[in-house]
Amino acid sequence: MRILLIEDEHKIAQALKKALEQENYAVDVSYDGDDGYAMATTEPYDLNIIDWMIPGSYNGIEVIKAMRQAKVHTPVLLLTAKGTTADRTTGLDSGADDYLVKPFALEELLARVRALLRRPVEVQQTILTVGDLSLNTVTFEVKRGSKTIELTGKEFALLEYLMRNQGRPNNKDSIISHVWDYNADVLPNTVEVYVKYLRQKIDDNFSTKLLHTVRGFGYKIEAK
Amino acid sequence: MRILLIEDEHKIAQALKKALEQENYAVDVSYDGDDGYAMATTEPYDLNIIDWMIPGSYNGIEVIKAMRQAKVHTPVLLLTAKGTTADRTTGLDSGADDYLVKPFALEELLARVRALLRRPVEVQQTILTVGDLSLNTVTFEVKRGSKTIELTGKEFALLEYLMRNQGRPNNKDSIISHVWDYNADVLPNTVEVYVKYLRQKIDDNFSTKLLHTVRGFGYKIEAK
DNA sequence: GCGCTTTTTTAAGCAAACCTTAAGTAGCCA
DNA sequence: TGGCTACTTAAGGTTTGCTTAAAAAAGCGC
Repeated sequence: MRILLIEDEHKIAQALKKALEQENYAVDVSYDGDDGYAMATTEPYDLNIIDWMIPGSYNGIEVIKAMRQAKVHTPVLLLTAKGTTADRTTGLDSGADDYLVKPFALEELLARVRALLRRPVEVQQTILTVGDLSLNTVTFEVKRGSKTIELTGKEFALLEYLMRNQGRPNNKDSIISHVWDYNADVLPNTVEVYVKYLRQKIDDNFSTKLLHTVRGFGYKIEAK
Repeated sequence: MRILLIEDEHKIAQALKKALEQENYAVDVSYDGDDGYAMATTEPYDLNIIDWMIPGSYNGIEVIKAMRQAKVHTPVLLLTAKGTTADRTTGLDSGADDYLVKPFALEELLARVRALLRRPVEVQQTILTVGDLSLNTVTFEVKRGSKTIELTGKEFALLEYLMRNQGRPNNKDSIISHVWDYNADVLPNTVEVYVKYLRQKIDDNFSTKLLHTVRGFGYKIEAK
C-alpha cells in the first residue's frame, strides 16, 4: 500500500513516515501544497494524509479540492490543529474522507489509516495475557491472577503496548511515540517513571516478575 | 449488509457512514439525487437511507418513486427535517418504509436500521436490568426495586446507553455521540452534570451504588 | 403567541488524581 | 574507577471530575 504524506513540519513528517513504514506501508513525503498536489495527481497512491496548514500556494483543503477536480479520488485523511465543528465541516466538505485533530496518539492514526484502506479487521484480541496477567481492552480491567489491579490511563496504555509487543524489548523512543501524542516532548525518564509505577502494581508482591529491563534495548514483558 | 446513504450534507453523511460501519454494515454514500438513483438501481443494496432534501434533478421522494418504478424494492428509510403529518404521509406514500425526523440521536437511527433489516432480535431487549434497577424501553418506566423513578428525556437516554453497555466504562465522547444528536456540540461537562442528576435519582438513597466513575476511562453501570 | 414551568446546557470554583520533571542514587560494564 | 544507563523519590503543574448555580431552550396551558 502506497501512502502520500503532505506535511510541512519535518519532525512530525519523519515521525509519521517512520511509524507508517513500520506497518509496512510505502510512504512518500511532500512538504508543501504545490509539490504535494503534483505528486498526488501523478503517482498512484492508495491513501493521502494531508495536513491542513501547509505552505505553498495551496493549503491542505485546496490540495484536496484541486485533486478532486482533477478526478483523483484517492481517500484522504485530513490532519488539523483545530477541532471546532465549523472546521470539521469545512474539512469534510472539501472532500476529505476522515479527519484527525492534532495532537493525536500514533495508535489513533494507524487505526484510521487501516479503516480508510479497509484492511481486514485484524484479529484485535480483546483480552491480552502474559503469564497470569491479563488485560481486557474493552472493560479496561487488569488482573494478576485473581487480583484486580487499578491502573491510570497512561499506565494502562503503556502496559497494553508492552503486552501487544510481548517477548521483545521496546526501546523508550518507540514506547514514547506509541503511547504519547506524536509531538509530545516527554523525556525517556518519564518512561522509566511509568515503568516503576507499573512494576509497583503488577510485579511487586509477586514472586515471578513479568516486566523486565533489557539494558540498552528497552523493556519487555514476558512470562518465562 | 450493504447500505446506500443518499445525503448531501457531508458532515452528516460522514458521521452516519462511520456509525453504520461501526455496526459492520458496508456503506456507500451518494451526494445527490441523480447519482443516488443510479447507484440504487444498479447495485444490490439491502437498505437505502435517503434524505428528502438533496440536490440534483431528483429530490429524495422522487428518487424513491423512480426506484420503485424501476422495480427496485429495497427498503427505504427516509430522512427529513420537517415533521408535520402531511410530510409524513407524503413520505410514506411515496414508497418509503420508515421515516425519521432530523435531528435524531444515533441510537434511534440504528434501531430503525436494525428493524428494517429485520436483524435477529439481538440484544434488543425491551427491559434492561442491572441489579435491582430496571428500564423498560417501550413504556419508558424505570424502577429501582419497587420504587418507580421519574427521568427526563436525556437522563433516560443516558441511562439506556449505559445499561446497554453495562460492565464497561464509556467515555464522555462516545456517550455524547450516542446520546445526543449527531450534530450536537455539547461539552463533556454536560455529561458530568447528567451523571450527577442520574445518580441523584438512581443511587442516592440506596446503599449499593450502580453508576461508577472509572477515572480516565468513563462511566460504567454495574451491579457488583 | 405569551407567560410559566420544566428541562437542558453552560459556567466557574474546588478537590483529588494524575502526569511530568528534576535531581539524586544505584547498578552495570569497559 | 568513570561513564553511562536505569531506578527512585518527591514536588509542581496540569487535568479530570464533582458540584452548584444560573442562563438558555423547550414544553405546556391558556
